Amino acid sequence: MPELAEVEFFRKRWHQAAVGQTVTDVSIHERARVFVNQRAALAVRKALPGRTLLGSEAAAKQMCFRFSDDLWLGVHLGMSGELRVEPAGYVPQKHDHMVLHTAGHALVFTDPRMFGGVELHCGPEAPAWWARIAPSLLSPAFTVEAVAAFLRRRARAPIKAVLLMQERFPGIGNWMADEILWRAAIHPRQPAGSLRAAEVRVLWRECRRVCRLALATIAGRGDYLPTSLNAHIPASWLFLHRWTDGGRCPKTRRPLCRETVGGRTSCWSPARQKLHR
DNA sequence: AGACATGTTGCTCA
DNA sequence: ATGAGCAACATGTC
Repeated sequence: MPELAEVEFFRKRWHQAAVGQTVTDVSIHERARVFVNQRAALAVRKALPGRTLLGSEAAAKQMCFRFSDDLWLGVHLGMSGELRVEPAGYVPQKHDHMVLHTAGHALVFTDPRMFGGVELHCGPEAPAWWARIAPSLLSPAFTVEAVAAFLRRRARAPIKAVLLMQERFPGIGNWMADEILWRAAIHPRQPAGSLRAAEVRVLWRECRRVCRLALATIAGRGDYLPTSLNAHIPASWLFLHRWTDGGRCPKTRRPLCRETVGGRTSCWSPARQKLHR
């Protein structure tokens, strides 16, 4: 599930429940693959109890939770990861790989498909992998020129595949890429290098707009949402129609289509997104 | 039963 | 060297 806005939602959920609180105990699933190795799992279990959660940040699809004594806990949710908050005393279930217990809550990292990852870093500075994350879509460094240069370098790849490249489009995943292309009226198979200057500008603008809208809609609420993160997505977005068989484009009312592009199932509106040249 | 899933990496080939 | 395409990872669901 997690792309940029869902990641921010999950970060907030843990943060709001536990910032300022001290970890009293850590439960780790015996075959938790989310750790690089057994040693990493042991390190978490050994290092976190007694430390206080001081703050947290999300960037792209990564999260970093900062604890006292220069400890940083990095979390990536992979394909199916989620962070939950359960009452104190929660007993970990099958897919709960790591649970941080505090006096008031249990912070649960759950991930059925186990593509997620957790890593611990100790030191005064944020870990190197954190510093290497590309500048946010909403930052001044994400310029239309930078996008244009990147598309030139990936000229022959379908634009859909290029939007999924985290080194330039941090946090964009399959649904966001489809949403952006649909709003920009660009066909997912259009070679990146064949976009006209005006199209590149629209693409850049829609990247930022979808990022902003997704954050406001999915992550922008202070309370804990009920089970479904999607309940608040407007029907005017492609998002709500992309997996529906016989789904129709909210703008043209014409049928949507679904095919694999760049190795991922993509949904677009043929009436609106046409291949050219 | 079989296809497929909102992610990433590492391999092959051009 | 660099870019494009694809299998692999593990498990649940339709």
